[in-house]
Amino acid sequence: MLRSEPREECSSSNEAADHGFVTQAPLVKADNHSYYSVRTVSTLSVWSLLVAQVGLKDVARAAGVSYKTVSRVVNGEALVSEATRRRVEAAVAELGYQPNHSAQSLRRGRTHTLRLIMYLRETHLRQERFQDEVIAAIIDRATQAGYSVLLELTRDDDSPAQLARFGDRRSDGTILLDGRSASPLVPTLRRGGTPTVILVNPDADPSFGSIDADFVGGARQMVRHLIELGHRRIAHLADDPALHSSRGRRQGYEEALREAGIEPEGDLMEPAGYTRNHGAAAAERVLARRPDVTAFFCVNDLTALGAVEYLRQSGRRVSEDVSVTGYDDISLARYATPPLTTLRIPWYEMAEAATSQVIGAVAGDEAFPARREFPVELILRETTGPAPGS
Amino acid sequence: MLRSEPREECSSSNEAADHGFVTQAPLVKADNHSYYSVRTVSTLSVWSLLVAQVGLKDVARAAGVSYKTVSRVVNGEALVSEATRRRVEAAVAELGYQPNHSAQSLRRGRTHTLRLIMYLRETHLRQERFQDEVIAAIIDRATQAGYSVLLELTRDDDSPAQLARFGDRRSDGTILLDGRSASPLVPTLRRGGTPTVILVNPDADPSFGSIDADFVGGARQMVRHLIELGHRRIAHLADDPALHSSRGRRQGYEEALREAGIEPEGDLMEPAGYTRNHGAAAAERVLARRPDVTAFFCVNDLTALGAVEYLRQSGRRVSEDVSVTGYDDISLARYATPPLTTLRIPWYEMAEAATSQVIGAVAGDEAFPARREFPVELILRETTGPAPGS
DNA sequence: ACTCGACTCTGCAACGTCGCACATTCGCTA
DNA sequence: TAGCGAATGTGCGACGTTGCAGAGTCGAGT
Repeated sequence: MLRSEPREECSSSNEAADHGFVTQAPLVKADNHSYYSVRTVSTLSVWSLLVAQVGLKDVARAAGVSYKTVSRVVNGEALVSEATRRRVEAAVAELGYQPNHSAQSLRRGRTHTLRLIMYLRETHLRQERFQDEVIAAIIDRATQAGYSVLLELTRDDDSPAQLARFGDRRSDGTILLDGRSASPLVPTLRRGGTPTVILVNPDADPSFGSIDADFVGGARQMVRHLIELGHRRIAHLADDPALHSSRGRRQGYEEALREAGIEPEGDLMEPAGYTRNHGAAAAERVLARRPDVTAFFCVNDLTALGAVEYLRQSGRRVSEDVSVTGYDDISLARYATPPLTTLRIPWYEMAEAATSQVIGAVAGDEAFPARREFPVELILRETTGPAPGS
Repeated sequence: MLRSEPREECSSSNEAADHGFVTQAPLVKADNHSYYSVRTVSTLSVWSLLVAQVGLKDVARAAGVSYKTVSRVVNGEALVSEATRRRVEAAVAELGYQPNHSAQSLRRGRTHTLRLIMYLRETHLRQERFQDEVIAAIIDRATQAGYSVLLELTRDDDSPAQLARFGDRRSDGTILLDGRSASPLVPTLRRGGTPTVILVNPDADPSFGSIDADFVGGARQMVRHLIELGHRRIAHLADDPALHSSRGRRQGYEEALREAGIEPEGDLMEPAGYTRNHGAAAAERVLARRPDVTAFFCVNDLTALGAVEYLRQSGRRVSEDVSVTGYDDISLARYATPPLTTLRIPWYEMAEAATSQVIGAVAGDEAFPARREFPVELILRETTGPAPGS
């Protein structure tokens, strides 16, 4: 079924002819191997080499001015007569001149590029959907400010060489999405010397800007909500405590309980993980030792959905018998049956703020590094209900 | 009726960004704890300028050799004595030298960067989740080959200037994910002169490599499946016919019907769109004029889920009374109730193949541009069943 | 002792751009 | 008409890197 049909030839030489430089030697990079013949015989083998880079000099020659004048025109500087400017602009358009980004960066010491580094626990992005929003926000904000975005992924098994790469000067600044409390990227980026803002990991490094969500407050809100519904024995399905956000959720959980005069119990807190299966298995373990539990406060939506799954399989009614809450408001949460009560984290806005902060820092903003925390929103759906018999 | 979540926009974020740590009005009645704005004092204001770039020359001075020798060591060239090499390496480590990417690119004429341009119909990435897989595949493959990835988004309202930017020489090659049959990026990229591979849009340009999925064959399989279940009046909820993939699905639908001796009927084909709401509304329109329909072949999973929702609300049983099929196998499809019968498109593999092709082309592979088509896999779940009374 | 080649290493030039100092032209005032 | 400043254009150099040509050193073969 997989068919592969090689295709040949195309018309790029025609196009070159349109611009009139096909026979002019100087424009073709002739190093010492001649591409002249290649060009005429032209299979497309050396495709990318055939279209020579048009430089300021070429435009200057075409317009009959010095190349510095062309530079002035393209950079919109003053001190060029209207007539000259028009002539130059015509030549630019005709030759399709585009400034060479590498040369500009080299000369100016700025790359006009931002780097987004995302830490992934999984091979794919699949599990942690909020990252879509983060990516979109950063690109939107960066584009708007004239920056490009370099996207990099990092995983636990990255080699030291790979890590070192993140510290290079390819970008003017970095947005790091990495909740690990001891991220190996931190020293690299600190050393790299370009401004960095870290998302949801405020303690990573004091020299980084930080954008965080109020995980503690969110958890507190949610657990209070459960308590108001009459729940007293609320289990917490937790994720890796090495993540700042996990610790925050746990803290908020305990705070809300204490606030209501309930002492947190160790055997109600269960390390789960972050997938559906993790959630289902953890719910099973908790219920095995504490059948009196009436609510599950889960560290994220997937574990919550897993818990829901286990509860239904084991013959319990979700919301009537046992309440379940998630965290993150991934799109699945809304469309699950029953729709999941959860907490929304304003990822888009947070990522946008992070980007703005980096851009500000590059421009020399005095306020860098700053730290901001965003509120988290309670989303009530149908997996929570009054505690049985209350 | 589709339940739509109230989702207040956090529009204050720009303002907040400008002023630093503005405490935002809580999105919900959050507990009113101050969102603290700890701010490290900024001696670090001109942060990015403080750490000077360490160059070959600096390393050379430290190691007592010429800078060319350092270059040799860094690039792992031969003809350097073991003693010198060690001395240089020590100096490199001590000074934290990192090659200047701009200078390398300028000199070598290669940026070692690939560009992924994604066309979006929505502001966010949210609706079209397969893009996660595409991004991950491209980054994985690119990283493995020593390339970085520049991620760009394009929308229908991009300005000509923005479009022109995509043709610059910042990257050695481009992967374009844009199903529009007349994408404005095509001329730009063709002119740009770097190798380009386009995903799921094989007719865009003959000079581009192409990776496609067998949309026709997938649709044919699915409709055959429905026919085998006894369905005869099968509606098609379609998306924008300007998209290559939409045309393919439609074609496969018609082919499978004709194959079975069923003449496609115009009023069974309904332009829907690509969201849940679109799907629900379209299903309603079709059933209003053709209550005899027993199956919906939907252009994608979201419209299918919308159709399911409408059918259930209107008192019909999905699978027993009416069958519904999706296309794409997004993660929602698996966890919906009932789980959706759909077609899986191997996005990861396709994106990986596209990346390999671009990388090959940059390296001068003779086989560029090539065209490949990937098969699509039928995923049977629980929204399809025998036609009523068959 | 001399040549020769292999092995090390050096220095210059150039990639495309932009900052700077300067050259030329022009219109206007003294 | 000379003088003078503004308007306009030129050319050099440097950013950090790599390709190239070649210089120096050393040991082995004549």
